[in-house]
Amino acid sequence: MTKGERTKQEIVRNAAPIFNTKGYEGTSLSDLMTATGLQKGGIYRHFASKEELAAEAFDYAWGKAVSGRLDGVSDVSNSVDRIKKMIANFVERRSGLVEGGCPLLNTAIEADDGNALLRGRARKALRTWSERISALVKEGKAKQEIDARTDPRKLSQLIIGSLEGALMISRIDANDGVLADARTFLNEYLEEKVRTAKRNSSRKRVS
Amino acid sequence: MTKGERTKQEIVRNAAPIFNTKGYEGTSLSDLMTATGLQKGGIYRHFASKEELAAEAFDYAWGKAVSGRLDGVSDVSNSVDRIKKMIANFVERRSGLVEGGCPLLNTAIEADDGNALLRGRARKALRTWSERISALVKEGKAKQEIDARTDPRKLSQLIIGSLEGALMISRIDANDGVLADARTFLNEYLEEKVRTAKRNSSRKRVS
DNA sequence: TGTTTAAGAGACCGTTCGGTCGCATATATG
DNA sequence: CATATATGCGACCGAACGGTCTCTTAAACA
Repeated sequence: MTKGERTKQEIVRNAAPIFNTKGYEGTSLSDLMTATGLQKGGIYRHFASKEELAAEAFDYAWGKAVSGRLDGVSDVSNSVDRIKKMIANFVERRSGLVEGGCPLLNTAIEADDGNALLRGRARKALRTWSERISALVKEGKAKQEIDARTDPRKLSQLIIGSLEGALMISRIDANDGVLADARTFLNEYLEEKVRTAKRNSSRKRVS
Repeated sequence: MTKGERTKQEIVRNAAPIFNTKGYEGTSLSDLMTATGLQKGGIYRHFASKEELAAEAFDYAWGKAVSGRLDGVSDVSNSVDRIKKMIANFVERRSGLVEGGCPLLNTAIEADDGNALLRGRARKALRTWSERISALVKEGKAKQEIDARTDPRKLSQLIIGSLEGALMISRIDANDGVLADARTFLNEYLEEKVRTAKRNSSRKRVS
């Protein structure tokens, strides 16, 4: 790997927490110069614009978030337990994720009107995450660990929505309990409505 | 009401959708000049800073959001149905709310690090909303319409979190279904776990 | 090791930023 | 109606913004 490639990576690594904390608009070139220890020329040699750097920083931050949330998931055999593990990872978020909170939440809110490039990244991130959970659900259905009536898309959106919503609350309320409560609640839902029943299979389902 | 007071109100009315759409950092004085039809001097006569105006604009936008969500709620007698009505108002959000989506969501995400004034407003907004729902729950418990084991705080956070999370998804995915699904899901939860049972009262509850 | 190319510094650019202030005028008050 | 005060305009301010470009130096390569 050439020197330039290494530098570029370093810039992204150092810029990511700044963008994720202060937002795209709230981050200035001089912030980035401080964070990277480079002058403007050094940064702009590797990126065409602040926007392009922000997009790469988002990808980096999102990649870390996703890998943190999937950490250890494949070690669990049962599909429902896999989903529960993923939820636990999200809530405990111990794994080294980029400072500033969930990049998807941050970027989605700031970029939903304006900044098409970042909005596109956020949209794609949401889709891949949703599809990842959906894939878990489909596997579970195939293995008959998950009730056949479960809608993969709806379930994944319920999980993502509940977790991100709880995260938003915890961000202003400095309240960690709400994330733990969201987890408890989702786990209960998974046990009652998603996991294949041992004996009786005549339970009410979501529409 | 004096001319100046009227003007001040008009500035807030016109500034609110700009701040709510573009965010605090993303909104410039010249945006506000265009929106209000005034020059800088005309705006700064009534507000000490952009931040102060943003705070008042938030209060205005939040007030409209709250009144929209409570619209018609008191016409419903049963407490559970009141909560369901509030959820319906949120999801259908037909009532004239300020452009740019939920002010709480927008402001909470942008102001959670930095801008203490706006963060304070967002925190207070969340608390009052949460307490409003909690009050509904407590009333319901007193009237024995809501199961005695229901935790008002946890339920209100579940509702707020699910709705705001779904809203976030719908904002980038241009997908209205997710809000409708969140509503369906919350309604089901209210019927199964919150509403007082007609006859039997031995149901499993959340921790 | 000599030469070519890649990389970074930093002065510089025009623009826009949030904010100030003196002045003219509109409004309120006796 | 006269006067005092409240209101809005717009030129002006210094700072910071994102971005460019030339020049020197460091790395890569033969």
